[in-house]
Amino acid sequence: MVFDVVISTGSNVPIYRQIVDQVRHAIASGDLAVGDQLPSVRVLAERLLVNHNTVAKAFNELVRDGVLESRHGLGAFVAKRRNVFSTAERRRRLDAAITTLTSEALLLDFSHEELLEAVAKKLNGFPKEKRKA
Amino acid sequence: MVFDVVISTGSNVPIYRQIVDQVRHAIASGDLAVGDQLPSVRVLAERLLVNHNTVAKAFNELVRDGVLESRHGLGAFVAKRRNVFSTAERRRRLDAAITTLTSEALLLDFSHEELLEAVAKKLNGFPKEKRKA
Amino acid sequence: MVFDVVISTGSNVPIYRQIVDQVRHAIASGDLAVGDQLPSVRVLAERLLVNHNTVAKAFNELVRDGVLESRHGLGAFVAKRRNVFSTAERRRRLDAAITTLTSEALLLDFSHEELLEAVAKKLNGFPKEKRKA
Amino acid sequence: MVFDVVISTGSNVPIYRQIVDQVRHAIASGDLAVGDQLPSVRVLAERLLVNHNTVAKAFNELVRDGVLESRHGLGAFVAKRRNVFSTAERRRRLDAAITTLTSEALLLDFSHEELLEAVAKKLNGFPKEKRKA
DNA sequence: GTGGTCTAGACCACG
DNA sequence: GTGGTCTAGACCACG
Repeated sequence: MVFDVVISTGSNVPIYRQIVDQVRHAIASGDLAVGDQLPSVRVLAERLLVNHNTVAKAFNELVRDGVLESRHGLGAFVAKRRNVFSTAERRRRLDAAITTLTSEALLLDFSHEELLEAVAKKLNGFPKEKRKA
Repeated sequence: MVFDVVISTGSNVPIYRQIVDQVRHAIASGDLAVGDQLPSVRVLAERLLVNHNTVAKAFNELVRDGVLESRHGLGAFVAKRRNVFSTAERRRRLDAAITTLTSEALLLDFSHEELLEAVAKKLNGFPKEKRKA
Repeated sequence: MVFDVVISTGSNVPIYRQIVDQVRHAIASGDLAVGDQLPSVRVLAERLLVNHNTVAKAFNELVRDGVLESRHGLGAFVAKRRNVFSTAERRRRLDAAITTLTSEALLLDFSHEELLEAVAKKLNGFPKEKRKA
Repeated sequence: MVFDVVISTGSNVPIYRQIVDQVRHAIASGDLAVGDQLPSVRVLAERLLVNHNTVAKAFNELVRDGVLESRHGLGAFVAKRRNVFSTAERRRRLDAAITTLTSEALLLDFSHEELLEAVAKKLNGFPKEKRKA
């Protein structure tokens, strides 16, 4: 099983957000493919030593964003990719995410070049995107 | 005075955080030099139309992190530069932030090129870092 | 105050969903305008005799859908209208909502004509939409 | 046999609910007449590739609501038509459902005309109701 | 005082 | 066994 979630309780990033981020990463990187089943809410909660509601909150957000599909009584699955957001909203979200990153990077004293290089390097670890209409 | 803070209330980023970030930026970019005096908490609060507790919270964090020095009865001044994080820790934090961004971008269906371009564009809006570490 | 929420505990519709629906209705009908402040999560929870988490869940969904904006320490406000979803997603959501309605209506033994008439009549109670690009 | 059930597993609507709805539709539209026999739970379950408990649950609800009659050792049959809800109650339920739909549609930025058209189009996909009440 | 997160634990709906 | 909802109650972050 390539899919693995690691929680850092010391972090100021909420647990449910860490879960969301890691599921998204697993999908973006190809570790989880369309149709793959995720561990059940209760099972993952037990594994991470967190409350099941916290996992449920994370899964819920992923379902609402069209990343996962949950089938009652069966579990949660990686959803078929679809375009949920408008072009403007996608831009808005990308911009917000970039702002978060650049602030962090500059506060950590990385130069523009170092940051760009690190992003490019990270992207090489991901499969090239096949864009859909 | 080159030092200028701009607050966005619509943002998800807490106001005090925005102030902290911008002071650090001003120092990193050289707009504020070691020994420079900052506006007082009250003055800055008035200028930004925010609660003075919010400004105080930002200044407190900056003093705690050794970025500013508060001299009793005189105000706050830019402190001599220190390095807070180890190289490894800086790398680790940068990597986590980049992972979150790239996953988000790819799930939003942006290509590698579009993402890099958007990051570069965002960086152009910031002052070039003059490293002193 | 035109804004009023009424909860039916006997219903099979979850409480948080009833809250979501009624806030959306209040906005769509013009009872709540852009920038209006909503009752606080705790206050509304007390008024409705439900747990504050239930109200928070409803508000959260509304924020995620771009209907409300919450400002930390201040409260929740009706957000400026923006196009969050792609055309395909809007269609998907409309279709799902219509399917729900038509099933209900036909099971209740209303004819096609009666249903269309009732929808048209309801729309007359709403302000005519000013479409934005 | 005109009676046919189609299940959509991707839908949010529970499978048992889909079965219930479609049986009621078949009766309302005249595809199934009073006294007609339905396929057995096991047979229908096999045909739909669903758990037989799911079909049983649907049939149970239909029997409970007086839509079907179960004759021991023989199977399930379409019962003589009864009216379950008062006119006022039917109106109340329809109105609630319409309010939810119209709010959703308007917040999704559909015009009155687009909504009415979409509802009409959806209805055309259904058999015309032959009222017997 | 405001919203955000989390836990512990319960009960329901579905298959 | 699976996810969904809800409560009671706690503690934190923000202004």
